[in-house]
Amino acid sequence: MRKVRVRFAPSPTGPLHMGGVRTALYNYLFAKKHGGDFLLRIEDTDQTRYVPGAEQYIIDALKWCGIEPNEGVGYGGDCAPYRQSERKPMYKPYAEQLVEKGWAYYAFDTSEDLENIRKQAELAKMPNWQYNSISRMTMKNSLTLPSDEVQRRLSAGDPYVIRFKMPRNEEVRFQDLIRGWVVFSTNELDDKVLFKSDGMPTYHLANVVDDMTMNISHVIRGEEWLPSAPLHVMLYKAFEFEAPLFAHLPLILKPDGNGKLSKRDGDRLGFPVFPLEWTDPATGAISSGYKENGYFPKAFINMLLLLGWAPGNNQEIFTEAEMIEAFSIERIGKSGSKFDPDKTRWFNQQYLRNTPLPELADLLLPLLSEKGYEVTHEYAQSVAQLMMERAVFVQDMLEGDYLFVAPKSFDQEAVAKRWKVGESGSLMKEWGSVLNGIEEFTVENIDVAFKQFLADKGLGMGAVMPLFRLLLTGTLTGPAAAQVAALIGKEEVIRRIDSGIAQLG
RNA sequence: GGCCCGUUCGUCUAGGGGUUAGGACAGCAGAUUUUCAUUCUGUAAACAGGGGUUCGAUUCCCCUACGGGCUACCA
Repeated sequence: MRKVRVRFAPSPTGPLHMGGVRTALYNYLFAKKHGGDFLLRIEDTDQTRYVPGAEQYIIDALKWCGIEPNEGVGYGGDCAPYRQSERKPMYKPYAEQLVEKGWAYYAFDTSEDLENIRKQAELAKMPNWQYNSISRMTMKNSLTLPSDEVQRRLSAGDPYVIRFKMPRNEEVRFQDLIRGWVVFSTNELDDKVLFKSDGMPTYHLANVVDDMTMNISHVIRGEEWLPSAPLHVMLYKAFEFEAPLFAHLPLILKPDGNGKLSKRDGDRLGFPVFPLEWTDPATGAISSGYKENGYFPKAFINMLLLLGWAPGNNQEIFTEAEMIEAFSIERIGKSGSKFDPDKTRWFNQQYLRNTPLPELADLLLPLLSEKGYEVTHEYAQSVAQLMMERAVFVQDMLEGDYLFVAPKSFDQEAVAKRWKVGESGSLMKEWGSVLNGIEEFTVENIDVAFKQFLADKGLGMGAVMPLFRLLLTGTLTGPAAAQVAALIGKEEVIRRIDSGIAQLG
């Protein structure tokens, strides 16, 4: 068996969306699992669709996800360059080689010619005109034109393309690693352009030439490529080169309705479709990213792993090592998967809970200074400990400001419901002096004092606790009041009680 | 339209000729919690339809329906 070498080969036509990330992930895991190579190749043969910044975005996004290539654009390697625009001179000889072997031919029909023919065919209720084994004999190409005419045009510099000469009445079959045998008849395939009149190869040629010269063993790519796989198989045959094994991944579908997940769905349904935030250089429109929304890259990747692949047991949370160990192409599903934003949140929650306190504190600190709160690392850890159970994202732990500053206002509804002017104030005043008498201001001691206080007053918890909480935090929800109190410290607690009473009466 | 691919709870999926068709997310209901959240327990929820093959089909085959992809000098 060939050494495993796989590639992720996006076009820099925009930001990489999560479907692309999943494709990259599966390639990466497959390579790691088999001790192979994972390369990043940039397929920028269409100059008209080039988007500035997209390539860097792809590299950055993969890096953030932790699925880094060990070869390719931005990483170097023996097969450099990895950007197809930089490999431009390589392709023409391959195309010409195919012409010499009789697998391809020059065609001089202009885009306008073809457009007209398609239009006419449509009018004649033949909606799907193809440049193929039949129609090519009526077109302007090196098969129909006298050879001196072809030579004349070529040396005169007339624009031309090179088309693949798809044979007639043949069956192309190949074994897809996910779908099993897939069969196409060459009669349904057209004479695809391999080499464009602008001197660039098309995707098909460049892709095959690069996969050959980079010694790619397995092509793992999206299902949208399945229809062109037979052409690629034919190209390998024409080049007399061992074709890689193919695996065509099912698509990621939009959560509602039908169709594949698109850029617009994110804005429409309120979740990111891109790993990183992206600003469209042409329009300035911003598309949100998982990173900026507060997702852990590992949670994002873990979610993607399970979107179309299942381990066979019920494991859902995977470390990278476990992913690599468990992954196999055979266990990739055949049908498209609807993306589920809720489940994605759930993954993040799981990862948040599994993050050690010091790390959470590290993440919290910058968010805090953004809000103008400078606290110690130790304090941030305590905040994390108190809040992590009720958070999905790191930023959720900062929802209330009351762990850092006295409440500026009080929940009006809560006040109306719980606070009795005069009565509540004097009760809290008494409770305040009890608290003031506590030597070691710990959760346990506060609890003990509180129970004693209730007993002395002959009151139930519900009559006192909400008032205390209200003065402390301004709301009636959140972690246990005693825990908040212990965290912010006795002096601050007393201060808040006093100022709260002063405000509420 | 043509070609190709697909179809198990609402969603992601496990399973596979004889199963109480399993798990997770979301939902619902209880319990715990001073509150919210968490947690726990429980509950509802699926083999697209029709033909075969077979003692038996959700599982294998065919057809239909539905869904998706492709159908450019785009990738």
